[in-house]
Amino acid sequence: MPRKRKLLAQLSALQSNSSFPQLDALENLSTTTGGGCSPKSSKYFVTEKKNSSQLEADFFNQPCVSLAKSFLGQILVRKLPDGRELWGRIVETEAYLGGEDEASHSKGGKQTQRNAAMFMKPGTLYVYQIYGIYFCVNVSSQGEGAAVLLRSLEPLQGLDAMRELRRTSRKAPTKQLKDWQLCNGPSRLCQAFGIDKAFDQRDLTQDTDVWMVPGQDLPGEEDVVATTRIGIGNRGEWAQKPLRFYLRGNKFVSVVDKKTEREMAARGHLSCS
DNA sequence: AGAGGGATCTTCT
DNA sequence: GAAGATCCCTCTC
Repeated sequence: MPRKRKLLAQLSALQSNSSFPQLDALENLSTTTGGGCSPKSSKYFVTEKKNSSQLEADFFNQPCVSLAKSFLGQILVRKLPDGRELWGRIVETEAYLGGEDEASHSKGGKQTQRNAAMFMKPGTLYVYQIYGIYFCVNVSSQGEGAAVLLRSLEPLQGLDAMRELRRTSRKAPTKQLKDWQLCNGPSRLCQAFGIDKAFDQRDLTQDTDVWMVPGQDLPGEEDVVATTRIGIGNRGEWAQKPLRFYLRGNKFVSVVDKKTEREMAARGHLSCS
């Protein structure tokens, strides 16, 4: 039974010449919006994307935990096929160390076809499919097999396109998504930014479809909550380590840990109880 | 507001 | 064969 379904799926994938629903959504988006009154501009108006500052190789070349924290407040930029730019401020990340980290895809130092990007130069994207339907995006850091998972973004620009990309991937007609629902989760931000397997192993310092820009207001140490990672099970010491980082009080974070925040406040004398 | 289950398929054992 | 760095919908309190 499942076998038959699988065959059918493969067949339909061949026929439609695309196995990624998100790409279909993207194409629909870029062809249906914009009306048709504007000329195809991309070919003749090649814009300089590097006029503004961009995060370079030396930024990504830092230890995993350090990079995971340094990402907070920085901006992810995605240029859609139609030229529109999506901007999102990184507000939540997770560090996945190599070898020793039992929760990492690179545990035991094992390199496979899937996780190869984790072993590539810092700043390389590692995109994998999860549960057969969703994608998650990581950025390779310094350290063998280490990478940082991007968990949540605060949408800054291109919110209409994000909403459209998020909406087209659901079944029932739902109410319009609120701003905070666009990118609060690793697979949601991939949907909103049109990031799929085609972005695996791309270089953030070289690619013309995706890159990072330094944020204006970067958080201080006291603004960063360090707590446990999400979705890796309860077994083992590695599940308990504080390797998830998010901006305290930011409403675009996917999972808030109030207990840890209270403890932080008590330690730092930031509460007046 | 929180709990529970279904979707869906690639990857590695 | 089984698991999986998730999301969404539905049901119940």
